[in-house]
Amino acid sequence: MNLHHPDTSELELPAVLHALSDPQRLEIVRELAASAAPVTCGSITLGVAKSTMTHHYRVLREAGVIRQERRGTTKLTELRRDDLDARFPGLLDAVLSSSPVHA
Amino acid sequence: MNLHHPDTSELELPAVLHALSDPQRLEIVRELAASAAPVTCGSITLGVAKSTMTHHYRVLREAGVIRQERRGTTKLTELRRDDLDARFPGLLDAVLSSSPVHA
DNA sequence: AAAGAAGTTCTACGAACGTCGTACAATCGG
DNA sequence: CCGATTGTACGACGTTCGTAGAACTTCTTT
Repeated sequence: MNLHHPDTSELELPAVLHALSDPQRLEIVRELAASAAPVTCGSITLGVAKSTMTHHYRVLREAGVIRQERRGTTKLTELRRDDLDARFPGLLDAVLSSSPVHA
Repeated sequence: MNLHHPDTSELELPAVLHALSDPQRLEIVRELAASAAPVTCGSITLGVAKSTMTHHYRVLREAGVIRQERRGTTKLTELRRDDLDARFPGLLDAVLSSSPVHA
């Protein structure tokens, strides 16, 4: 099964905002942003089931927020920073600079 | 019935992003941003029913994106620019500067 | 008072969402 | 080859969402 990634020009703002509007996915994005290098799916542990994680990764990928690539049994995930910045300048920075777990 | 508006410190990023993740609501926000002065609900016409508009206004208000005030039979609506900028710097600008109806 | 205008509330309905468990596929290490 | 690891596919569940119509409230205007 090939992983579909939308082209930069195809990124839609409502879809991106929706992808980022879930606390779990927001946390995933924050962790991806924190580590410069691509990261395996399993290395981010929220309190949810594996299949739920798969679901969240797919939402993020189909919205164009992350890029994923199979690498053996694992899968490397990274933020599409440049693409997002090109298409929606300032958006990702604004989201990431907000207090992670706020008062 | 009193309209509840969350305090600036209570604004939550997921809620704001979710409020902005609907195309109709995004359009409302864009129109509010375009006109400096507060605007009556009915002056923004999308292709949806009145009750649907009421619903969208409520979602935006409860997320803290807009402020509403009764004024006779009409209701004035305005963007909470300052509050949003204070809580999530750059977010609203990034959202508004994206192509309104993209290719 | 009567009529109209502007929104709200209530209810309903189909669609989408977040979550999970189970079963499965693919790959790596011995 | 066998087992362990890593992640996916599928189906199910309860919840939330976006939408609408109809009845209602509130205020203005005549």
